[in-house]
Amino acid sequence: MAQAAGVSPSTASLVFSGRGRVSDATRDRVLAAASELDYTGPDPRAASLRRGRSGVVGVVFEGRLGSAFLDPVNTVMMDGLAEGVAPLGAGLLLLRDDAPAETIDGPPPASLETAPVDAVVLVGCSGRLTQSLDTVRRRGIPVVVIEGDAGDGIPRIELDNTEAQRQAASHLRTLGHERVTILTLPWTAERVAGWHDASRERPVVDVTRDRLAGARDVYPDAAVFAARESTIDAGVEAARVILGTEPGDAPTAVIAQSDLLAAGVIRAAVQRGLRIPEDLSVTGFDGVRLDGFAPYVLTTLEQPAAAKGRAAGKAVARMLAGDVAPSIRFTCAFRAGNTTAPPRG
Amino acid sequence: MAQAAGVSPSTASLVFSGRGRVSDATRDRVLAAASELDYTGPDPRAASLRRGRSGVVGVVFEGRLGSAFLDPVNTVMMDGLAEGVAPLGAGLLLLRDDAPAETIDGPPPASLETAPVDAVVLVGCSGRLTQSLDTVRRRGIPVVVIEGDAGDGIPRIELDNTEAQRQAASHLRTLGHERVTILTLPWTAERVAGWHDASRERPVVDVTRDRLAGARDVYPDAAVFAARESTIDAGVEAARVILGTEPGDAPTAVIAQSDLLAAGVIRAAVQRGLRIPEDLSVTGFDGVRLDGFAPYVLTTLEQPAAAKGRAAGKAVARMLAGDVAPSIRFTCAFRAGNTTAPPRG
DNA sequence: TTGTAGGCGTTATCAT
DNA sequence: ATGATAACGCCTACAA
Repeated sequence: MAQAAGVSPSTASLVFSGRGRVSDATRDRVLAAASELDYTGPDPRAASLRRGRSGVVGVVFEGRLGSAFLDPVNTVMMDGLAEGVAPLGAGLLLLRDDAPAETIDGPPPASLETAPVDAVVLVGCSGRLTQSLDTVRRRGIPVVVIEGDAGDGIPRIELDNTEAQRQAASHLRTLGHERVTILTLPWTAERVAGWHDASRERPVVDVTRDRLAGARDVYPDAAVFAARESTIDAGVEAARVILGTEPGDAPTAVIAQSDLLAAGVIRAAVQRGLRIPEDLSVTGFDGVRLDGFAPYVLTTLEQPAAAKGRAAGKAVARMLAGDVAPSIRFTCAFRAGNTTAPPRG
Repeated sequence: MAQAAGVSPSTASLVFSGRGRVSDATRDRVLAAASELDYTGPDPRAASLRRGRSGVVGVVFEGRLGSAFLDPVNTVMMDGLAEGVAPLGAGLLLLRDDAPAETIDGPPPASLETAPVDAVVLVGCSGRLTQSLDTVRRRGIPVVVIEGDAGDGIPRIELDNTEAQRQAASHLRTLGHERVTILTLPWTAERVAGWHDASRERPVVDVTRDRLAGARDVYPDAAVFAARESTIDAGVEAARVILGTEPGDAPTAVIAQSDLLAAGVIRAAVQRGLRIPEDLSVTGFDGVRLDGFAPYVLTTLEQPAAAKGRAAGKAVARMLAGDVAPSIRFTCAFRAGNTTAPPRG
C-alpha cells in the first residue's frame, strides 16, 4: 500500500486515477513514494471489486479455439468485437462452451460459471450454447448472441441470411441453372457430412437453416448436402460426392453456404477437369478474403463481419450502461465474381 | 449476500467452494436461501481480491487479433495454450500490444497496464513487445515469451529454428540445388517486402533471423527476399518478384520460412506454368495443416505448435506456484513432401 | 486541496 | 461442524 507507507492514505487514489484535483507538490510526493516502494499502480482486482466491473468481456465459442478461428469470418468478427468493446475499456476473455474438465485439487476451471466477466458474447449456436446461455442469465450478466437465436429479450446480432441466400439462388436461376445442389454448413452440432432430405428434416444450426431456406425458396427440389465443417477441405470432400453422381445428374451449379466450402468445391471441380465457371457455377457466402484463392473471385454474399463484431461490442456497452440493446440484423451484399456463368448448352 | 440474509454468515463459503466439511442439513439450508435470493455463487471479483488471483492469463499479440490468427500456427499454439493453462483453471485474455487509444471520459482501456491478469504470455517479438515486457515486469507479473528473446531470467519457449532450417537447406543441397532463394518472414515489425543483403543487414525479428542463419549456413550466397507477412498471398507476391528475374538467374529452389509463404510460392509458380517439384523445389516451415492445399504435401519442418502452447501454460503454472520455469527449446522434425526434387538437367 | 471512514464480497484463520 | 473476525486494496463520499 503506497499510501500507508508513503505519504497520504488515499489521496494516492486520486493521483493514480487522475480524475481528482491534486496539487503538483502532493502528486510528486506520492509518485516518489510509489517508485520508492516500487508500487506499480492500483491492483486491478481490488478496483474490480470496488467498481463492480472487471473490464472483461467473455467470448464463448463452441469447441476448440482452433477450429473457431479456422474460418476467417470469425477472425474478422473478433477484430470488430475487439474494436467494439475498446471504448468500454474491456478485454476479451476467450471461453469454450464445453464441460470444464475437473481440475484435481486445484481451483475450479475458468468457465462461464466463474469467470470474472462483465458481459458475455455468445457466438454461433450449438446445443451447448443454449446451456451457456442459462448459466450466464442465472448470473445476471448481460449477454449478446451473434448468429444464433437466444429467444426472449436477448439482443441478437444477425444477418439477413435467408434473403441474401435467395439472391444468390436467383442469380443462378436467372443464368438458367436448373440442376443445383446446395452445400450447407454443418447440419447439427455433431458435424456429420451427408445428404439430407430438406423437405423432411430441418437443420439444427440456425445459420444453416436460414441460408438453406433462402436457397430452397428458389430451388425447392435441389439436392442438399451438409458439410462436416466450414473449411476448404470439407468442401473438397463434399464436392467429390456431389460431383460424383452420374454425369447427367451432376449439378450445373453449387450453392455453398460459406466461401471456404465454395473454394473447396471449385478446387475439387478443377481437379476433376471441370472449368469454372463454364462447366460449373459456384456461389459462396461471407465475402471473406480468401488467402491464396486468386485468380478466382467468388460470386458470393458479402457479410459485414467486422461490423457484426463492433455491433456486439456496442450492444454490450449499452447493456452495461443499463439500457436495453436492440437486436440488429445486418444486410449482406450480393457480389458477382467470376465463378458463375450460364450452364453449358 | 446470501449469508446475511439466509442463514449462516460465512459457512456459505464452504458450501459453495465445496472444500469444507459441511453437514447435509446446513448445506441444504444455505442452498435453499441462495435460490430464494437468487444468489448464483460467489462474486469472482471479490474472490479474486481475497485470493490474490484472478484466474486469467493474458496473451499478447502484436497488431490486430485478426492478423495474428491468420497463420494457423498461431491458432494451433493458442489451442495448446488453452490446454496448458486449463489445469490452472485460467482463461485466456486477448491483449494487443499497441498503444491503447484514449477512451474519452471512460475507463482506461484494458491494457497490459491494468488488465486483471495473473500472468502474461508474450507471442512473437516486435519492438513493442519489448515495451510490453517492461510493463509486465514492472507489475511483477510472471511472463513467458514464445518465439522471442526476452533476455534476463524470463522463460522462453522456442524452436531450434536455425538447426531445423539448416536441415531443409541441406536437403536441397543434397538434391543438387545451387541457385536458391530464401523467402523470409517479415524483416522488421514494419513489414515491408523486398530484397535484402543478408551479409550486411540482420533481420530484427528473432524468428526471421534464426531461420535465415540456418539457410545461410548452407547457402551463404543465396538471394534473400523478405515477405510482408506470413500469408499465401504475400508468398504469391514475393514469388512473382523472385521468379521474375532473368530465366537463367531464376532459382531452382526456394526456401520459404513458413508454410503459408511456401504455398504462395507454389501457387505463383504453377500459374507461371512451372511444375512442382520438377521445375522448382519449395520448402516450407511449420508443418501446419494447410487447408485446401492437396495434392501437394510440403517438404517442411514440422514444429510442435500445440506443444509450445502447452509448455507456455505449464511454465506459467510453475511460476505462479513460485518455482522458476526453465526455458524450453523444441525440436522441429524434417518432413519430406512432394514439393522438392533434384533440379532439372 | 487533502484526510478520514466505511464497505465492496470473499475467504483464511482461529475459536468454539 | 460451525461461527466470528479480520483483512484483501481500492474508491467514493464527506468532513476538515
